[in-house]
Amino acid sequence: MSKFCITTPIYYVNDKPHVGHAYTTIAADVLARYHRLKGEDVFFLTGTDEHGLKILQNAEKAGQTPQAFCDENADAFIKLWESLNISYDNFIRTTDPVHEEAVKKAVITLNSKDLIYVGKYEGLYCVGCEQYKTTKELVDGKCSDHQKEPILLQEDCYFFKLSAFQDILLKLIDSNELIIDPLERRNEILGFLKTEKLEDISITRKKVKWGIKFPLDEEQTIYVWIDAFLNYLTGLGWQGDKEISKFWPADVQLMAKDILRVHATIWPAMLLALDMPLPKKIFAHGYFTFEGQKMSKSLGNVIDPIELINLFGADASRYLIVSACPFGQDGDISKNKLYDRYNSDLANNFGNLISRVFRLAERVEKFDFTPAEIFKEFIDKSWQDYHRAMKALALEDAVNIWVNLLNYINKNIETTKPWALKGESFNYTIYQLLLAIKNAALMVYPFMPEKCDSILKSLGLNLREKADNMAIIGSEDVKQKSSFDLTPSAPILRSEASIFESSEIKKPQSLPALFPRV
RNA sequence: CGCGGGGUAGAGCAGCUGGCAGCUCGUCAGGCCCAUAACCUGAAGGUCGGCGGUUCGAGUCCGCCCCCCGCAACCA
Repeated sequence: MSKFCITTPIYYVNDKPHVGHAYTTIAADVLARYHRLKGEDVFFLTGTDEHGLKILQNAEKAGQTPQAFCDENADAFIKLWESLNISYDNFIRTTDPVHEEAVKKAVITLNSKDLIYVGKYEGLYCVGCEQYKTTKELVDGKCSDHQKEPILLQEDCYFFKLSAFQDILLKLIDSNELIIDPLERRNEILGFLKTEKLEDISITRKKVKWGIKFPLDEEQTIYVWIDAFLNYLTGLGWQGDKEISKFWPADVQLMAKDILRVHATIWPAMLLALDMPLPKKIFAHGYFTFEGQKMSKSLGNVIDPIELINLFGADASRYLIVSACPFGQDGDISKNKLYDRYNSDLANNFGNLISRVFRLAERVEKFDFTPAEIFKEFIDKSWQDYHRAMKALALEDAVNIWVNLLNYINKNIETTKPWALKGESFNYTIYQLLLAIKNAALMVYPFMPEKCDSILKSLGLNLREKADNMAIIGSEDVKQKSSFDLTPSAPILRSEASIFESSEIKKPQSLPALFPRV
């Protein structure tokens, strides 16, 4: 059985989850669910990054121990993922003792390869904040919180020889042994590696007490890089030695574009240093603006995913966020756009389609199995296009293909006018429509699992119980198309059968409006 | 000359390897009556940022220019 491993970054528990976190995670979930439907052995990893000065400071501010602070904030992520039906297989936290031990072992391994050395970290230090500032954080050369110029400060710390990996990284990315997607981001990384010199990075901090103790020097804690990146291995059960999960290397590592560069340099360099395989693909998606403006806390226009769920429900929120723009590019969200899209795609098109067909189906007297004929060609083509889109991570294309299928079905209803038919031809037509709806529901299931589940249930297919590792929608390779037999007792994979011939459905139970207009 | 992305109908966007300019929403006119005032059909509306070039033919390739937006390493 082929496997599929997908990761999101681990999110910094410094703050509440916002729509950006939700975007990455929903996209990962859509892909995980899609691959499960295809019958692959899937592992979907997400989690939280919990060390560092900011956590310590905020915990103090809140009058909590750092661990209690992390527990509370990690819980906010877990809760949000629950309410969005995120089907992760593991939620890794960097304060997990197993993770910490593995990270320490990794440091020792790196040291044994002579890739760590003592040096001086130099930076602009704000005495008021008690921390180093980047030039970007400064306003007119001053700390924005304290209105004071930071002082140049040095401290001893340990470095990782990242510079040693420049040529090999360039070669691996250039040859697509390490795929970076989308193309424009890949170009950016290649340009960077060709023109700039990769510098060694400091991997410890002396002043930061909330972190994993650096095994070579107990005075120091491990800084974010080694700690956070290794979650991708420890989250799969790695304990710091040679043995590694069957799921590694990851097939796709998703992230927002802001952290692509470090994922395309520091992270693969670490893997190379540890003699571990590199991820197959690193994919960076874009940023959202809200009504044309950059989302930021100071502008107060950050979208709270919980608010979104309250407005549209979990399924529709997932759908709306993921289909807001081409995956990989920046996009803009606005309340109006969300309402528009919800009403046109989900209420008027999908929801209404189900209502009208299910109502007609109530009149069916005899419900015999008939193979799909009317829609076969179009549905077949749609699945092919859909698989191609999903493979390319073009989530918005997959959604568009689905919408086109809905349009096609709606048009067909106008021309066949089933409400005017009687007897056999009526029964037959409705059966065909239900079959088409079943395909549509399966197609969009990865995006909207809850609603689709209820649609499929009412058509006699209990997907939930076997949604894991069930070859239900076949492969993008037409020759290997799997069974489409959705009856509860169906065998897992019947590669010979056409997805339509073996398909069978029950007369639907009527449903309340799935997507009421808003 | 730092790197990258973008400028296409009233609004928001698609348009890989060049071949009669598309989608969603909105507007207008019709149809249908199974359905969530929904669905279907048709119409109006664009000199595809500007200038030049390659080509039988260019949003689509090349050059220059203008404007917008990200990134520019310790921000996860």
